[in-house]
Amino acid sequence: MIALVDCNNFYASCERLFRPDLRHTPIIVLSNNDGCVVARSDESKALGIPMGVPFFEVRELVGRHQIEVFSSNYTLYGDISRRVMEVIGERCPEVEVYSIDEAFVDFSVFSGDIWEEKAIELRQVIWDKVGIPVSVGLGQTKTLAKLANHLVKKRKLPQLWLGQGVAVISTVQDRHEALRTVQVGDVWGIGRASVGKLQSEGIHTAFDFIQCSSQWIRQYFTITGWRTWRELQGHHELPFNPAPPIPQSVVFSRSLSECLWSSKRIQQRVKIFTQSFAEKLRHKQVYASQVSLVLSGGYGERHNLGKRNRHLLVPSNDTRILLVEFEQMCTEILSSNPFGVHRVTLAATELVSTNVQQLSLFQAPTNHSIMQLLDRINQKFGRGTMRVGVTPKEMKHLHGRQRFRSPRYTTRWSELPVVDISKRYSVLSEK
DNA sequence: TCTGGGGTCCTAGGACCC
DNA sequence: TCTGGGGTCCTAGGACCC
Repeated sequence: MIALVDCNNFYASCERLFRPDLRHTPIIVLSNNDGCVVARSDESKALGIPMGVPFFEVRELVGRHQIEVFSSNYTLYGDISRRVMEVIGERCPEVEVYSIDEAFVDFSVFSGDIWEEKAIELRQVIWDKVGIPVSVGLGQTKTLAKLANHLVKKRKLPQLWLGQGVAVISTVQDRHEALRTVQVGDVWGIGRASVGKLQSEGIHTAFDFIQCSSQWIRQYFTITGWRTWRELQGHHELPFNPAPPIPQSVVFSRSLSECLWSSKRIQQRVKIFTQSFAEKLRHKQVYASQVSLVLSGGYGERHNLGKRNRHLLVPSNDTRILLVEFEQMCTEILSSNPFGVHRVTLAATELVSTNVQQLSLFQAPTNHSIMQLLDRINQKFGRGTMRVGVTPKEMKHLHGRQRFRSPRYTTRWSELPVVDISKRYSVLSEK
């Protein structure tokens, strides 16, 4: 049995954590540069704010309903996520953190008669200790656990609920009923492209989907579609992976708030981004063997694009080494075909763990203590306190537009919330 | 005026090898 | 008239996810 613990409207809930006055106020959270809506509270959903819509398109609606707007505050969300996962980990031995707001939990470590009790308790304790509301879905496979969670969130099939926020699909009858209730496009792993294909064949619900033959599924979908089909029938096809291997790639990508034409300014941005990118590699404890830079201009299909790759003889995450590589790549791209740059993407592939480093025969090992020191200083005194080759003013460009960012309540001493207890105190002292 | 950022896996087709 | 058979590796693009 697998449980999926999923935080409800995670970013919006994080913003509410330190603003209890907003508990019933509609909230939206915006993407980088305050571009799109990436999270909505229930109230905002009810007001008809779609997911992923450009902010300017709903600005009028936001004003009319006095929706509270936040720029994304990943420092805060990352820390709250860590707390949620920690609480789950304290109570369940096998946890696979799937995303910032979701975790799969192996419930087969508990005996069958306490699954329900455990799920309800888990939900309650996350609320008590962290203050984030979650939904828990239980099923025999990851895909069924997802499905159960979906039922809770969409308020469908209350007969499968156990208290608010927990649903269990355990018997065959439960499963069939759940599959009949859910549209095939709402199944985890079946996206927009497949829905059209399925509907033209008269397949609308998840139950219709599992009625198809194995051959037919294999013929019209890739192996991933077939696995979903199997999972919905209770066969494990997606392994439970509590300790995920090192990632395949690490990407750092930013849209610029304005289109840049000057080579000097583009180089500057690349320099700034390289430092954050290298920091990200170190944080993930990997060295890159291959790095690439993509500069793109404009939106839509017909935008210019320049790409360069570099293979590193000795895999690295050292800012100084990466700066040289990215500066060279940037110069090459810009010299071949200059165009207005609207987006910069840095990527690393062929990653190796920092636990092992393959050295070149003729090169001395890198001195890591300097980078460690750099990271410690920047962590303590704020990002960009110590930099390579750019001024503090330039470094500020990094975050683009963030007009509505909340304080980093839990990770910056200077932004700790202040609680005024003077009134309470005076009452006590009078007594 | 204004449109995010970060991932995974799979497949087809080309280049190349013996 | 008639032109093999079996591989590997790489890349781009599609599909999907949060």
